[in-house]
Amino acid sequence: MTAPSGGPDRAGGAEARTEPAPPRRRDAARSRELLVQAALELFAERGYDRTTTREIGERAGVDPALIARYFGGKTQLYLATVRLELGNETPADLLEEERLRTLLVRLTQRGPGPSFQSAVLPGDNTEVQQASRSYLYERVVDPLRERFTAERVDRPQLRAELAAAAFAGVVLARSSGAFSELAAADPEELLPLLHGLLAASRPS
Amino acid sequence: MTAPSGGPDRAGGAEARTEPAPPRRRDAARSRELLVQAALELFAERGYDRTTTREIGERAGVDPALIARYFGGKTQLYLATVRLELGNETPADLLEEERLRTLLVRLTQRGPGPSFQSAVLPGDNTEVQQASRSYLYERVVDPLRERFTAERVDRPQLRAELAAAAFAGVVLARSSGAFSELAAADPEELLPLLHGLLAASRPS
DNA sequence: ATGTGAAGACATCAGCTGATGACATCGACT
DNA sequence: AGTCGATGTCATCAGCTGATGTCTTCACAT
Repeated sequence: MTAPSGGPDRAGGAEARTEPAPPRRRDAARSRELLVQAALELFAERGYDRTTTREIGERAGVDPALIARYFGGKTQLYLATVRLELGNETPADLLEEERLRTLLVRLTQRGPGPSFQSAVLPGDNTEVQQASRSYLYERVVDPLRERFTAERVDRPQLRAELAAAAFAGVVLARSSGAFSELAAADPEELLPLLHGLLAASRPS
Repeated sequence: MTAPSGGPDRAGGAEARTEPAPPRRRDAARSRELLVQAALELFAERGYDRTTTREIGERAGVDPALIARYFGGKTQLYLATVRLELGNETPADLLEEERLRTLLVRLTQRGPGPSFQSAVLPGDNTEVQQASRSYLYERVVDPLRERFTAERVDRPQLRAELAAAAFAGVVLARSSGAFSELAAADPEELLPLLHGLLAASRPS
């Protein structure tokens, strides 16, 4: 975990895929990947601002200077992580309980990314925030709005934003350490409560 | 607003109280007050971390060095603002619509303080976080928990924290610029929706 | 084996932030 | 008027952060 330079990293075995070269000691692609992975974790834990390039480099076992070399800077590295996550999953509709569960569990394991933090933080309107917010819309707000529109609820956009904001608050609060019981609650226990709360974003 | 040294500041009139001294050009008490006021505004707008002592000094028209002199540092200045807010109002029970309205309107005018941000964001300054969280508990969580307890709802603490987190998310989101309709919505328009949402934190 | 370009390590820079100490200036009191 | 503490101003420090440039080291092709 700390020093990839010393030990053999070939534990994975030899899968003969498009890339036959296994564990080169100098491998830009691997370094890039390690950086993105470390950045993904750290950004999720602490958010964008509070994560330093040196931390990212340390966790990745890669020199922080390579962030600038390979991505252009911290900003672009973050954008790379967002693009990575965007491809990952289908947008979740928070009101469908199964998808809410998936999302909740996932956000419990790793922290909520900067996307959720950007929902709540005052904006310099940087590139980072715009990307985070696009991600949030695509992932949370838009599916909700579509559901509300289909259900012929009035003010679907406002209701979707309201529910998304509430959800962001809960998810962020869980990892902030401010609320003890909320943080300690098991996702399965929290799920019905949270689902009930979010469901109230449409008229009964 | 910028240069208190130039103009006469005696607008208040001469109330003969314990302190007869009217508008001294050098007045530590006044400087302290200006600093606290500026800090209150800036912390509410941008949060603790993103506010610099130089900004505070600039807005207050006071040299930033006096922050250290009069308060000990940025941290203690923040604590002073929290103490100021704590004395202000009676704790609000979010489920009582009139109090929710009051709180919502107030948080709409000035931004949400760092108390709400700390509820939701991880922070590094422990003193600041603890003060913020105490404030939040006293102001939002505890009244809700007491209501739930009185209503014999199960898991009152968890439900109170859940509602508080959701409320914090919505309030913060409104001033973050991430959600257009949510930010643009009039408090009176938002009130029933938000009230309905929060009311769902207890079982129907 | 060996030359060459890629990959990485390291030192360092510039900007910002909070804090501090030295100095200047005011104003109340004698 | 003169003194001295209180108040305000300024320059500056130390720490952190992102970024950059240079030098070394390796892997591959020849």
